[in-house]
Amino acid sequence: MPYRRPPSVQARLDARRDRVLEAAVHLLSREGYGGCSVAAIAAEAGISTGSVYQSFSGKSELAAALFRTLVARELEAVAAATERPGGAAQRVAAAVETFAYRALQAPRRAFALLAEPADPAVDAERLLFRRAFRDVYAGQIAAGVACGELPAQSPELTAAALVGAIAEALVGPLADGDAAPGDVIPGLIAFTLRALGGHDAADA
Amino acid sequence: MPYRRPPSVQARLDARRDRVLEAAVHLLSREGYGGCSVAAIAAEAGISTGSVYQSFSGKSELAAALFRTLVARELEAVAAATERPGGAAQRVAAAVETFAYRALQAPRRAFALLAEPADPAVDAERLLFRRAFRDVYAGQIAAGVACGELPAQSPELTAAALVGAIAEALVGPLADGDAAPGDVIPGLIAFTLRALGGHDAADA
DNA sequence: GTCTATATTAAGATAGAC
DNA sequence: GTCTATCTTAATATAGAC
Repeated sequence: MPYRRPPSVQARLDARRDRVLEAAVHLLSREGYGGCSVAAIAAEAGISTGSVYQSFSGKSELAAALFRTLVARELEAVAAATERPGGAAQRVAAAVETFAYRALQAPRRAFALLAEPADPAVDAERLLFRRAFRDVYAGQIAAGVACGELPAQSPELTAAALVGAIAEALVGPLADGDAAPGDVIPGLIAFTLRALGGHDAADA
Repeated sequence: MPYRRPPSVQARLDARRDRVLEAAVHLLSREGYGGCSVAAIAAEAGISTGSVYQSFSGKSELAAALFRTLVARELEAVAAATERPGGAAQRVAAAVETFAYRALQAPRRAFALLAEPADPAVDAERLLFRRAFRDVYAGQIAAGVACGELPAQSPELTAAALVGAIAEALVGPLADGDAAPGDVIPGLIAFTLRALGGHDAADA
């Protein structure tokens, strides 16, 4: 019969795990992954390095969990944006706008998540999450193609290309720090609508 | 008066530097950056680890030089492709086709250069070279906008987005290993033409 | 459970023989 | 100039006290 921690104990452990992650979020937002050593995160959380290992098996797991925590929120926000009323193109455009707007609100953090050199475990997560974003877009694009709103195309290819396009178009402004949503977002949406090929792309 | 090596000696050093880089290219093509430790590169080149430091100040410089050596060729090929006759859209499409075709000819290596987790120095080079590719595309796009072939848009934004789009669309096929140029390239070109917004995009 | 202080380790880098 | 063998180091990860 396997041992299980009493619920109260488990709750404490979970709470500390969350506190460590929250500290890591703050550190990441200020200094990027470059500032996220185990020691620095422990200090930010107000605990010792040893205690970090109560919640995480090691640095790689922590870095990956940090990434997942933050990017899962973005994925959720993007997925929610695709549920607005409108055609496939409008829904994808809403998703792109949501993603870009949120990134530009926290440029240092967004740059860290999107492009900053980091632990290989983080790079692996990046590949996984880019696939997840792709799948969200691909679903909308497939529907648009099926109903004739969009021209024939591979939804997966277009969706993957859009994920890469949005990320790369944001990296420059995010890295510069002079991130002005008003300048970048309309251009990104126009690009997206053209790339999707909806008949009204030229009007946007 | 500064000391200078005799030309014959300098030539020997240059030759060995090239041999080390060539060995690194082979290793990268087989095993990616994961296999490119200093020790492994030295073994592949048939020299000792210590001798590597005659040509390179350290691992980061070697990894970055390796990246630059290979990607500079790709940049050159892409730039050459934009000099073909035709409108801006045709030239950009030719560049995209060139880039994708060459990547799919050496999928393991292309994946390593495009997306594989690697030394931070390599990530820094990735950012620089993506800018360089962007600039090549941006020049063509700006010309297309100026002459009215393409609709109004920010050449830098469209160019950056295309760089990201092409890379991300290739990552999946390259990682899977089942890279069939015939499947991916036409879709990529169609995406590119739509994204540029040329009037004939729908025909392609 | 939490801390301090220490051990590990894995790679990169170097010194000195030849 | 080149090699072997060693050293460094910068973290991470752990052991054991409290």
